[in-house]
Amino acid sequence: MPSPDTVFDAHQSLGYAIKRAQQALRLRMDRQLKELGLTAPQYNVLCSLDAEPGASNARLARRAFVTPQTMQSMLVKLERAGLIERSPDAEHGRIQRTQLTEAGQDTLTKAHRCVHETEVIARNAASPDAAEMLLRVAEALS
Amino acid sequence: MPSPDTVFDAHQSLGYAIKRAQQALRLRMDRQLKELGLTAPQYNVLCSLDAEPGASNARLARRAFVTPQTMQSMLVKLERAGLIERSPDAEHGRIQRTQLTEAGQDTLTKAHRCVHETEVIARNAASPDAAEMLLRVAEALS
DNA sequence: GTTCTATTATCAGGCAACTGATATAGTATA
DNA sequence: TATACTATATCAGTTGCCTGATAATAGAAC
Repeated sequence: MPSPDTVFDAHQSLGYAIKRAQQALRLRMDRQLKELGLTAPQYNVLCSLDAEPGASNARLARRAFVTPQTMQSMLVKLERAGLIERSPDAEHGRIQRTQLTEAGQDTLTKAHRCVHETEVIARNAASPDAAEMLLRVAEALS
Repeated sequence: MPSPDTVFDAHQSLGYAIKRAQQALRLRMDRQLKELGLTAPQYNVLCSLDAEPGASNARLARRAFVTPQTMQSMLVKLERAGLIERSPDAEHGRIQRTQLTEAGQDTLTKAHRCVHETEVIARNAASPDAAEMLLRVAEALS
């Protein structure tokens, strides 16, 4: 990643700081997850499926605060990679139930270890109430 | 934007909080800038050009912490929209100097007013040292 | 003077987010 | 019962980010 030649004046805003932190976090997670063939958003989906097996596309989208279309395209990719499997609900004709495969479960376990390291680095640099404060900011902006 | 049906356990991490705050910030900025035909990243580019007229593609990319390719595609769009203009440097054959047009200057002034409102909302919900702390986190993760 | 390196610009392809549109299944209501 | 509404899934197109690759320019080293 390139680094700026000088400090930018208008970059004093809180909005800029939030963006920078998220960008750095995302890049580091992607680098670490790359060897598993996973991206940061894909890791999040696997986490959700681990916590709630059989969740539908719509349910997963709500959880991740993204649109159903966005989640749909991620699920297609994860299915092609063999990490999840989808099957129509027995009662509800339209719903597609989604589950981790064994390979998915495996990959998730390995990914947890990668991600934990990044979380620790971030926590050590942050104030103790940082997470709580940021969720408050997110709520205020919603 | 959808909202989750329940609270997610694994969502206690700092990484998740950073992502949520950035996502909410980005969505609000996009909504406000939409009437000007601008996105949040495009607004950032215009800000940089205002602070440093005649900057090159590579220079702008370093400033925004993105790759030259990413900046390139944004500049092409802004040029098509008539907000910036590019011309080859007189001495250095390869460099394309970029400047705000009058329309770009105009749009930027209007955008500043939109964005300020969002910044105030975020600051009111955040702790006083939030921006400084987040830049520290970004640095630690880089 | 040629080669090597650094910088710059750009093309092509991929992922993840969005909006808009379409189709279907289930539920509520006039 | 017919109609409308809600929820779900999925297609297509756009943006912003990435990596990889290509090409041109400027300056340094031999």
